[in-house]
Amino acid sequence: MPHNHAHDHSLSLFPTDDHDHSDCTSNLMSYAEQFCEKKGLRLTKLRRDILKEIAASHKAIGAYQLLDSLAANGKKLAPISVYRSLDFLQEAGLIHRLESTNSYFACQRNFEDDERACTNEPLLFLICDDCGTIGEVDGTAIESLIGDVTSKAQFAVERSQLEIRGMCLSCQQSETPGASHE
Amino acid sequence: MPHNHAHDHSLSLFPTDDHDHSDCTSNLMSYAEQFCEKKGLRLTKLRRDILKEIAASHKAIGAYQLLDSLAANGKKLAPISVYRSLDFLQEAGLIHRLESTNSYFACQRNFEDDERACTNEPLLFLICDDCGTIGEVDGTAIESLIGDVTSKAQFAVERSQLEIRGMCLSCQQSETPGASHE
DNA sequence: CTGCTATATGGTATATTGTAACATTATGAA
DNA sequence: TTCATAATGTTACAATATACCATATAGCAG
Ligand SMILES: [Zn+2]
Ligand SMILES: [Zn+2]
Ligand SMILES: [Zn+2]
Ligand SMILES: [Zn+2]
Repeated sequence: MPHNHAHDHSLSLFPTDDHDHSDCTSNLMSYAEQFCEKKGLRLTKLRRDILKEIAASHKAIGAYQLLDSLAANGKKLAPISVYRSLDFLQEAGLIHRLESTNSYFACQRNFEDDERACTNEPLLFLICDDCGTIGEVDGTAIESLIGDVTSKAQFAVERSQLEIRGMCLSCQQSETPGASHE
Repeated sequence: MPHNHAHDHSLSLFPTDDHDHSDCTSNLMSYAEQFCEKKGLRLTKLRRDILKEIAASHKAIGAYQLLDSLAANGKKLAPISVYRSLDFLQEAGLIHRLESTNSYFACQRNFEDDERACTNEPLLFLICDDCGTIGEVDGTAIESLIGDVTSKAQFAVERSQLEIRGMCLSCQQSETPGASHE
């Protein structure tokens, strides 16, 4: 998972084909442990298992697809159980929900300052329509411009999640698109 | 419906409580007629009825809610019929779908140049969480900043629809929120 | 440790949103 | 008119998400 420090303003890059994804997952899982510990949140076995399953790629996964994956690993669950864990993980800012596709993916931003999380941050997602890979970008940069618009309209922003759809570099280059490059 | 001319770059304002909404609907309906005529699209009775129903407010309406409204007016339809009309209207750029709530609302931008429509425009919606009213803003202003981000990531943008949630001025002012002010 | 309380999970049924497949009807052009 | 295409009707079903109540577990008071 592309690691970006809490207080630099460099942009996260789109996950590349050749990055070491085991870093992404281990970083996220250890961050999740620390974060929940500090916040007094209970990262139970079920929640941990589900988070790990989601973090297995930078693609978004549907709730029922997740159910199937967990069932294949021996964990037969009812939909409600998965949705409850998804709710928990989402409120903790450890995963995000793609509203354009009703699916869930792991947060790609590890904050060094463990007080912070991706809960009320302005979110900006780049979603490859071809391979499904998602790049998560610090949205604070666009906050000011959106602020211009919303202040003109005297609109009090509560939450902004911007989902940009298009094609990632890898899929642009391979003219045999659809190939999984995670 | 707040009228903004095609080639000025002023921002549409959030619909106010006291605006004359009959203007919004009549503007939209006549624009829809002209636009479909020019494009060779067939604005059938069903599609017209559904568009009119959606345009009755600046709030988003769910497909099944729409079904119920039409049934109350004597038109009993199957879901698929509504969804097909919704697809048509959406592809024509006459309505938009809120991805965060699976609901539909009428486009608030009438283009004087009838060749244009809200199909591939960058879209920016301000959605009041309290009363549901939606303000539609020209998103081209933020395109450049998003362009900065996406070009850094070498990501080819296909479509951007930005849904900003918060509270409109009217709901901020009335401390008895939830009141319908459309 | 024991019992109490709050939180998490299980189990069953159901609500909500959206489509597939095929028949019928309406439209527009030859 | 006749034919081809597009639109709508009809029925069944898929995909996503939640309500409700029972059970289990974790953390704490005594
Ligand atoms: Zn990775
Ligand atoms: Zn891709
Ligand atoms: Zn209006
Ligand atoms: Zn409002």
